[in-house]
Amino acid sequence: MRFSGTLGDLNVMPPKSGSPTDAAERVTIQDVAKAASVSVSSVSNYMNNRFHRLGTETRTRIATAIAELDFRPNQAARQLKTGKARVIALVVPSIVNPFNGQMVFSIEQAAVKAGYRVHLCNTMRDPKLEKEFLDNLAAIGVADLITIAPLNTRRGYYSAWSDLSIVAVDANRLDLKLARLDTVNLDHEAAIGMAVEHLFALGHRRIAYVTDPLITHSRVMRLSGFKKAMKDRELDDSQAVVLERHQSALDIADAQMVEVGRDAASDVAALSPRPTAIIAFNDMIALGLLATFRSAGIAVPKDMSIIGVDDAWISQLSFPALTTIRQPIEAMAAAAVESVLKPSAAPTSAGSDTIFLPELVIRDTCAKPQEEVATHIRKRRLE
Amino acid sequence: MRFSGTLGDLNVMPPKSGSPTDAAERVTIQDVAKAASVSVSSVSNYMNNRFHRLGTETRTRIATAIAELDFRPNQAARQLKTGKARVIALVVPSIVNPFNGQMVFSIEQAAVKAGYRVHLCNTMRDPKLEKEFLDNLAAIGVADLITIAPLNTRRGYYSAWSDLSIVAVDANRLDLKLARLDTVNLDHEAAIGMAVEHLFALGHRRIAYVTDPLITHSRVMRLSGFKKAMKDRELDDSQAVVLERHQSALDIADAQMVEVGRDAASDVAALSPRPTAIIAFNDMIALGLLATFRSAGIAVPKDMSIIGVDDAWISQLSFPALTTIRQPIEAMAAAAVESVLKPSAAPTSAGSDTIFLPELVIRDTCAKPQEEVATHIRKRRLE
DNA sequence: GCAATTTGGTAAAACGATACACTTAAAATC
DNA sequence: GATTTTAAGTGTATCGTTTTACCAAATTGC
Repeated sequence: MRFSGTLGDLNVMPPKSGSPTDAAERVTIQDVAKAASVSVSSVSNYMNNRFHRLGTETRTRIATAIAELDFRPNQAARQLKTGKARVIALVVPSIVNPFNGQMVFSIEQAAVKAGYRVHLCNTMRDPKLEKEFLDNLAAIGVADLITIAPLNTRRGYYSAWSDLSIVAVDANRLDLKLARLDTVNLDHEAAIGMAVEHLFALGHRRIAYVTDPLITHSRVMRLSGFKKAMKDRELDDSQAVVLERHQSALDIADAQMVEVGRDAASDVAALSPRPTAIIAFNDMIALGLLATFRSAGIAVPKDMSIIGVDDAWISQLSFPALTTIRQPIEAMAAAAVESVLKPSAAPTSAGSDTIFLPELVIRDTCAKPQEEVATHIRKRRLE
Repeated sequence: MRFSGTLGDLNVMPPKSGSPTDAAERVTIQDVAKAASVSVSSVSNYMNNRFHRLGTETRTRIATAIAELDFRPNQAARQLKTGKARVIALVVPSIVNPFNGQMVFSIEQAAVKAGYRVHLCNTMRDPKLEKEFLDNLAAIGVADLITIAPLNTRRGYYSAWSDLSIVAVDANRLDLKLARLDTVNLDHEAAIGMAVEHLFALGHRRIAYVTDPLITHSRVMRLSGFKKAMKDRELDDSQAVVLERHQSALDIADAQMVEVGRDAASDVAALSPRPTAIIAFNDMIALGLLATFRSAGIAVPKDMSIIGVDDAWISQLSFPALTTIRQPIEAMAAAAVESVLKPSAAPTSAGSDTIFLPELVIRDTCAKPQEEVATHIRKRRLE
């Protein structure tokens, strides 16, 4: 199934066993000090922006020496001394989930801007993998952790790493029960509220909600947001379908999310009276519903309106393109990075919660409910 | 647009200003040595599997001491001494591209298995970002680099980092012109060959090929594979559509790939005589084509068959589900990691090329060409 | 039984930065 | 003018490993 071959004759450079970039002599702070005729300490001060300890003359001398030698401080040495690495640990169930992928991407961009690098860990929600990763953080001097969508059953889980500065995206401090924790979240209830309002304005009255098991903060809050928004409009909120955890829940692709949608489709179609619209916990489930309805001959949006949450890039891709509620991913990523890097405030404080407002993105999967259904409902409401 | 609030009263743990996990005293190799009543050297030898230097007795003593103290060697110190970090640098245009996402995911998994961690860099194909990342690698002691789908115009680009062990996935050594380089590739020509054969066997004779600009090895090889496979069957290979680079080529989402497909759809529909089937460079483009055809009323697969390449998880999601050529992502990721970590062979060798065979995944976007078209073509061939 | 080797083990010098404790000269204060 | 303060800069111990060189005892060869 696989060939491996060594094509020795493709060597495009002459052998030159000599020394082109040979030993690649690393230039150290000592070399710089010598070149600038100053002490190592001064160079160190320069490197750490302690300019008040330096005269303008030495300062420029050091600057030119650094530039000439292309000096880059050895991070291992620096780290050994200071105990801190400029690295953010990033724990995520799986970047293959497109929303997580975008979030990780944006966090990496934000981290680089702040002069940090990112250590990635796809946990697949496997506690062993995650624990191992976290346990090794101290050994490599990492002090900052961002975790995305941790299980909400993890009470006190992160307490074991209390020396880390932790920020959780899509999580609730009460769930995690951690002494110090910052969180970054979408206003999930508002998000679903917007979805309900959009459908309501279109004329829908029988609205279902589909979610996979309530294992994260967002799942809990979106469901409760659904119930609130329905009650506010005096609508029946009983058509909330919470699915069993799918077999392949730990599969690589989060394609299982789509499976969830597939499974849900029949459940939803069986609801009586049949809803005219569905709100999905996220775009993946919405897409799964969409695909299944279409292959079952249920037209979207004519027979059924569908709306998702996230506005993962993938949702533009379906036909019809998915109407959804957008999370401001970049802003949330930036907030998470900023939050994890900011010097910890008063140690008495429990941390901050940053909440972002969602945005309705209207595409093509929502329409007015069909005549008959609409009149049917109108009749029922009049009775 | 955003609220931030400090909920100081949510502190769920008693203040306890004392010392719970307080100073978190890091346990060092010295502590272990003391506890086991042996020298530091012996512990070091133990940690580095140099068991031939140890008696069974000391060996167990050290083992228990390590377990008891939960000793984890300080990687910074180790690195400072050895100059090497157990980290693989991973350069990728963007993990948001689902295929890249899966590849990065699998590489991370393989790296962890080998005791390595992954430093991620989404370059967005921005040379500045990439250069900066690579330049800093030495400073953090990283010696191993995996780069995914680098531009094939980058002759000699990586020579500046000749002290790295470099593996390129989806790249050609001749393109990169690097002294020492291992590559991991799909057999791209075979992949397209399989696609052509599948369509040919279904009865298609007018087959188009759609690709975005030929900026990577795979893009070049798949196109050439298309031409070869068509010529082998004495078919017209002129219907290869190479699109201009799309405006948003550097967009976050690689959603532009879908745009490419969208743009291509009209070009393809305008081809005369109109092809009965299209092979897309990858699944993203195929999905773009699919979505566009369907909204234009061209039925897939009745009026037009479509086949992609990659079998990114996303391709199961479309309706109809996409027929495609699968890349064995996990195996390729494992090969890349193995390759980058293996002790470099004879320095005279130019490296190895590992090539993987693709696999046809039949779903629902390919069918026999329509009667009329089929007869029409049959007639033409008989003339 | 004595030299040569093997086995099991140790002491101490690095690795490259940081940070603490100092020094010295100039400036400011009284 | 004597004393204190500030500015600018340096020497060196230190972080926690690895590694080299070295040593003693046990084993082997002849």
